[in-house]
Amino acid sequence: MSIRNQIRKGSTEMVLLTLLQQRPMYGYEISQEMTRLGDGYFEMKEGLLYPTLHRLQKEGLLTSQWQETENDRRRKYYTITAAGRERLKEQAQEWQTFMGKLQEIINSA
Amino acid sequence: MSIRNQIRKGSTEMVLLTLLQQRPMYGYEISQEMTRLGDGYFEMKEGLLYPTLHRLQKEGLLTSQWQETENDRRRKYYTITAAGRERLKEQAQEWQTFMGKLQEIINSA
DNA sequence: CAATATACATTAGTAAATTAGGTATTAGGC
DNA sequence: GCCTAATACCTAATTTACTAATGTATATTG
Repeated sequence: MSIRNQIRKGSTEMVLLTLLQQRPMYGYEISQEMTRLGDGYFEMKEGLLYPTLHRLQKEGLLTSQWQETENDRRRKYYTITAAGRERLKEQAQEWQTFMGKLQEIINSA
Repeated sequence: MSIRNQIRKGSTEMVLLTLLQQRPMYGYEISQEMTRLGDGYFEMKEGLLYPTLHRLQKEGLLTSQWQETENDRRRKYYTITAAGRERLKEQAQEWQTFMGKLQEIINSA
């Protein structure tokens, strides 16, 4: 596995929740947004994205609503819940601390 | 899995190489040092530590030497190689970029 | 009308990590 | 002297997260 892929591991949940905190989005949109935002650092394959969305919904951190567009495309929009926001707060806090520690270690070298 | 454990994933290789860049160390020592350094953020179970050390050695990033202590304990010291330092440079660079991107995303929320 | 993009999803396989053991010696408390 | 904890190495079985490879269906563009 590439260094970049290895590094990205474990960040999926937080990045997903952060995006959905800004506004409800549908899967395909999220996938595009992830790629755009992080210059490829957060690119998420569909085989990971959809199962993760389903898991987060099952955990009560997201809800979903089907919507039809004017041109007959069906989209499943995901909305973050109160529990989701709570989880995001935790995640962001933990990431902050972790990154601080890692920075210390990198600098010490 | 706890948030902390999830976050830590993928950082093992870089943290290991960073420690060994400072000085040669043996497995048990590394394990202690990891726990001490990161307030638990970098705690590495033995089932991960030893296989990883062996893998890195196989990849030519580390070498190892057995040593006997005065009180008859055998220790296997690991030393980083030139290739290991190269890899570490890459890893640290990638982590820096990744953390920058992640910080942007967190701040944007 | 063919190729590409949009939009959902699943399955099979891989890699990294945890859990749970195992061996052997030394140090410290009772 | 004996028991527990610490030191020091290690492996095997399982779980989890991820990638790679597909599959279905419709819309858009050249």
